[in-house]
Amino acid sequence: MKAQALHGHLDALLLAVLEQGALHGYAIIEALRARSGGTLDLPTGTIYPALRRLERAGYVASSWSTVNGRERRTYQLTEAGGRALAGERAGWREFSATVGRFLGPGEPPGAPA
Amino acid sequence: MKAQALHGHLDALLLAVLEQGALHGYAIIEALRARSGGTLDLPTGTIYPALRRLERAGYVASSWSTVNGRERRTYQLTEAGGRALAGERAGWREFSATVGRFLGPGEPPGAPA
DNA sequence: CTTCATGTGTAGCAAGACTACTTGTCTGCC
DNA sequence: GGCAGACAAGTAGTCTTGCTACACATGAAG
Repeated sequence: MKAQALHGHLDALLLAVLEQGALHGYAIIEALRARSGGTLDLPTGTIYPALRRLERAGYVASSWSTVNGRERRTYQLTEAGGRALAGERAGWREFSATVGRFLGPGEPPGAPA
Repeated sequence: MKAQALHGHLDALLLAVLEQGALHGYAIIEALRARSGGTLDLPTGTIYPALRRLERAGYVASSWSTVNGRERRTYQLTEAGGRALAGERAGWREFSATVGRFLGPGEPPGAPA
């Protein structure tokens, strides 16, 4: 899948992943890949700037910790982030319903109604 | 809904609308608005360039006709466009399934399964 | 010691949709 | 007749956002 299609939904995805617990950037990438069955394999150059956007917006907070001598920046969902996530969920539902109305919600071409 | 979220899916939408019959640009906008229940209200500056993209790609063909002294450019789905639409449908299904896995497919928070 | 996985990060590019504007006809109203 | 507003198409420039490619650092494995 071309991740380009994410456009505008990436933030929601990141918030959703962090909802289940704080993670550091690298782990977020792996979580996305795992939970999507390998479909979402996002490069670091996509994740880190996005995380910073979210932090600037106040939706996540980050804290440094040193693990095995390696600096890790762990991101955590804030309250505002939780509210934003709820909004994003609603937005996604509306969006997918709208587009689904045109492209078919899930019926593959060949499956009878 | 911010149509910005469409990013990358607009083409599929246009093809889907044209699948049901040839239309001119203005009518396409109205069709989108009508079928989406008013959610999709796209400006001409979004539609016309998109239509030209699709025409350059060979997915739609256009022909001029004069109706009531007004020039109308009617767009029609080509065979390649039909194939592209099928691909877009598949892509949309995968995309919405993937994102839905994170944001919830459609169940509003509160509605039991 | 070299290579690879882990881990974070930046700079510059490209795609796609938006805003704002332009042009022109036809219809309806005053 | 003149003016407003719907109809109809289109362009230019901007902005957001994700991508590619790169750089840097440590620990483990060979």
